[in-house]
Amino acid sequence: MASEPEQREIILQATYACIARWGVKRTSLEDAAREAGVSRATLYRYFGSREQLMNAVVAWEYRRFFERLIDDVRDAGSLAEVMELGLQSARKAITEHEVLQMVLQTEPALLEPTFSAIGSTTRDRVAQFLLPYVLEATLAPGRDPEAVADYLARMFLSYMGAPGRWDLTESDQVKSLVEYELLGGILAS
Amino acid sequence: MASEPEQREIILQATYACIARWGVKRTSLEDAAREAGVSRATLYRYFGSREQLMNAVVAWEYRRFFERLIDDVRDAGSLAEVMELGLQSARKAITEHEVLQMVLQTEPALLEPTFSAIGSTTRDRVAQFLLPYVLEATLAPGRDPEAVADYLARMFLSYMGAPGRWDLTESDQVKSLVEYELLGGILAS
Amino acid sequence: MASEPEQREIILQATYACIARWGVKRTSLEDAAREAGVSRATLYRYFGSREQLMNAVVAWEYRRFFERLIDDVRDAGSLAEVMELGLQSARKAITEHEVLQMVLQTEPALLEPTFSAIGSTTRDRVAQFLLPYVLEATLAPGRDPEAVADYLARMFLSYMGAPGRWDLTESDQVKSLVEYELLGGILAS
Amino acid sequence: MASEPEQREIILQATYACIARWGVKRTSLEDAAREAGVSRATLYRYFGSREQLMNAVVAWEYRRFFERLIDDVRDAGSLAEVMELGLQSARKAITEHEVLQMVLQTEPALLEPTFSAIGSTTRDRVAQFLLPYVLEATLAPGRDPEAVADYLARMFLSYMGAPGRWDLTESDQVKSLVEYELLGGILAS
DNA sequence: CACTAAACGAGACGGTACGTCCCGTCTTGAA
DNA sequence: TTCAAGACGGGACGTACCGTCTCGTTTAGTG
Repeated sequence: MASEPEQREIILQATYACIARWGVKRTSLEDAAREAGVSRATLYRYFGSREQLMNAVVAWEYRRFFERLIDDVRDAGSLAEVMELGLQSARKAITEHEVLQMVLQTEPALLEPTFSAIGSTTRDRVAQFLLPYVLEATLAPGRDPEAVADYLARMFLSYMGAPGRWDLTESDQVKSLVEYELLGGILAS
Repeated sequence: MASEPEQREIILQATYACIARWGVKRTSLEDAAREAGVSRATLYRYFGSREQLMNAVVAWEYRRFFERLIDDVRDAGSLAEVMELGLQSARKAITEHEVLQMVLQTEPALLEPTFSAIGSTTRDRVAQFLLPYVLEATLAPGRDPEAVADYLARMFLSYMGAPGRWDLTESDQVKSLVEYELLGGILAS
Repeated sequence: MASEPEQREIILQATYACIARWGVKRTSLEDAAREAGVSRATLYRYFGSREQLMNAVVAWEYRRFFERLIDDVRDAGSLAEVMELGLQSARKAITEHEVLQMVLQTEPALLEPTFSAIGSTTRDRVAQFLLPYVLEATLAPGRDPEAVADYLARMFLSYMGAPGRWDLTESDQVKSLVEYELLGGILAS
Repeated sequence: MASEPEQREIILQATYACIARWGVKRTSLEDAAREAGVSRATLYRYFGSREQLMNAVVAWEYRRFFERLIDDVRDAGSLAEVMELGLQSARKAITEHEVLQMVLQTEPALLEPTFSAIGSTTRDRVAQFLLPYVLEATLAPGRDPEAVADYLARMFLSYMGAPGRWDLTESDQVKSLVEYELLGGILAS
């Protein structure tokens, strides 16, 4: 028998797999329970309701997404490098991410709070993460580091979610985007 | 008896009212039909399914939102003015909007695709709307008008959804935000 | 589509069949619904709850039992004959009755209120039914017809449910039982 | 810690108390266990299943009922006196008996096998108990003692369960009932 | 007095069924 | 013909228990 936290993990993974296959609305608790090798009652014992389970899955995946993202930019030595590595990594994750692909097609609503700027917490966290790099960089005169971090966070999330005309799998394009569009006018020339 | 397009309108309004009161998930077709003074079967004749009805309501409200927004910036004479009026109007609409308030509290997910940059169509439309103003403005040398419009659309949507440190009900702050943060470095000095 | 009263009948019959096969406790609403070719929701629409359905089935079968019983004693010309025919018919019905057999083995409790004297209504009804025959008979002096009818009802139900030493399939024994044990001392000699 | 037989007793009493309060169906093993100050597992260790526990409670109460009944007729000196004391005692017990009252209202089915004549064992036991008194009495000519005992047992159970027009709390009425209705024609005049 | 074995409390779990809600389909009858 | 009214099948949700099982603890009884 798995320990309690492991059980939670197992259920989250299983539910996540179901969502990846069938979308959120089409995933019944019966499905998730079967996938987890667990009874439906246990889902309720751990998560209380369908909605809370789904929220937990999203929160869990959200956390994993950013943990991997942070991991991928660990080696960055400069603000520009953080932005470049981050955009590439995030975009790649989104593109390859089976669940995100499925969810974005069938129910974009559910996962977007994560990446959109409406829920300001994510933007704040990104800005906080960027702040040390901003402080280390040489800003153009009159630039407030916190404002810059906030601005960069907004841009990061915007391009991460929807690159638009840019192909973020191409290092050159990422470099150009970051250098000219995002940091242009921010760093001291 | 109302004509067919009127019937659609009545149903959309009624459903919208229900959503405002109880949120999307807690609004049953029974509720919407009762509110519209219409039988449940009629909802199906007009919209096919619950999901399509909800989508129609969102699309309808989305359209109304941007129609009012465009109306509010009609008198703008410059790019800066468009951005300022637009941000103020949009933010005010969101703040005062009963449905948006309710929905953002209970199910932020559903209405966000509308305003977030992920669904790129909205950003594209905003960019297209801004383009003439951009072309009319005197850009800093080397700036591509389309890229600028895209950039401004991203920023517009980002700040509209989450102003962050700015209070967009204050004209001065909006002016500062637009002048220094959004257009700074873009317009020819 | 069956009319409403027919639907009730169909459901009652189906549930009755399930009870005959598996007993009351082991008959789920799912079973009954399937047997009736009806959805589980419809059971609730007609009967409200499992308990009410079961009660309805018992009441329905109870009614049928006594209707047949009354039918079988239609030709009786005297009090003695009513008792004889009734005891034989009732006992035969109980013996052959598939549901009663099953239920009496697995859950005697449920059907006994019907036949036991505790729920006095049944006894009263039997007594009322017997009263005309009693009035027509020549009672021993000092006998109150109503008291006699009540007494005979008690005995009828007692022997019907548990003949004890008597074999009620044998006309001779029934005759003896009625003549000597039940009516002895009651009719004028 | 209570000894094993005491534990059984405690559990039976506790379950009995729950049944008295809430009826059989509405008494969960959780309730009974809590009332007994015992864990649910212990109920299973002692009784195996819910059904067996309930049966045990009924059997236990059944036994207590008749033990008290026999005790109450200990001083009877004649057949008539046995019947009189017995009917009064039994009726009083049933009337005052909290559990019986509750159960008879909510689930008459469960306790009736005990008192009805269908389960012939009870009738047999009563008849066996009455037999010595019958043998001691002076029967009308041609009366078989065993048949008389059986007949009296039937009547006893019938009136005990449902007195009908008689008020068994009145000694006079009991006397009349026994003398004229039950023993009339049986004893030698 | 320490030690072991049985009894017990606590509670997680799978499973079954209940009662409810609501969707999407269909029929009927009235305007 | 269109629509309101509403019955129906189907499916899922959330809840309640049951019966099983496994821990850890307490209590007896024994060496």
